[in-house]
Amino acid sequence: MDTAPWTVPSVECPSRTVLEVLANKWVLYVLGALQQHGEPMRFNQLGRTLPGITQKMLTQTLRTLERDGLVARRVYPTVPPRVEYELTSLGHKAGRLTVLIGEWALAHVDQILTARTAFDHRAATTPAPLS
Amino acid sequence: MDTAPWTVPSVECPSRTVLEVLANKWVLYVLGALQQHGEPMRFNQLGRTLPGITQKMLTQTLRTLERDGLVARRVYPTVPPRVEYELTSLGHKAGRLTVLIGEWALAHVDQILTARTAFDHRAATTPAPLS
DNA sequence: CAGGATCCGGGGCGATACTG
DNA sequence: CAGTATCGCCCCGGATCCTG
Repeated sequence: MDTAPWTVPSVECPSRTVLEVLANKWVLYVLGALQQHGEPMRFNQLGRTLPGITQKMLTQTLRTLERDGLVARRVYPTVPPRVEYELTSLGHKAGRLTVLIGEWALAHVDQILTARTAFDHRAATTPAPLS
Repeated sequence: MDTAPWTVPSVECPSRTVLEVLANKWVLYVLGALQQHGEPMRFNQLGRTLPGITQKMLTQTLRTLERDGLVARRVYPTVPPRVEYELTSLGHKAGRLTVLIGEWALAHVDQILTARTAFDHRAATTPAPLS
């Protein structure tokens, strides 16, 4: 916690682009799904696991994850084609973080939803500034 | 890790909107800055800490964080106005996660940048399909 | 089955100007 | 100092159609 100095890097610092990899909902979902499933997953299997994702976004997300070395893509030259995706060791470290995020979200859904409605109610009933 | 079942929720599930709060780079940066700084921060102080952020995005980010109950906004009716932002206990839990993300990013920048250039090089030198 | 290509609308986000 | 308001671009991401 205080062992590692965590300063927000300057705009040009490449570590930004790395951190911002995880600032993406589909990345979080894909990593979480792979992490939780434990073993390699196929393309459509992954798609079925992630309600609401389009195959464009799935492809795009998997590509960037592969490019960044978080996911390994394995192709079996069979017919029909079989492609499997699995987390690399680097991806597992990230995957564990996404699982933590998911758990945090699940643990506090109610609290946050309550906070939202309370905030919105407050905003909707603020006394007019001055009439 | 395996204690909490982490399944990707359906599209309508509100827990999605909660998880996706953290799928935002400025949210990660703001939470990280507040978490690391340890004590309440003022608006422009926060802005100076986050290179590249515009006050629009800073305001917007702080609003959503306040709305979700992750950040408490404290106004001192002085002139000039003084407004401080601090993490709630809920925000601290999220803040710790963002610090973990930041540490993960910093720890693997080199590895990821290397993976990227390697991937791009490979993509640029793929043998022509068939001439 | 695992994708590539394309069209397209909405909104994220930056820049600028103004205010209490 | 701590914002609000507005304009405008870009690009994210959804929908659809096509291929090896």
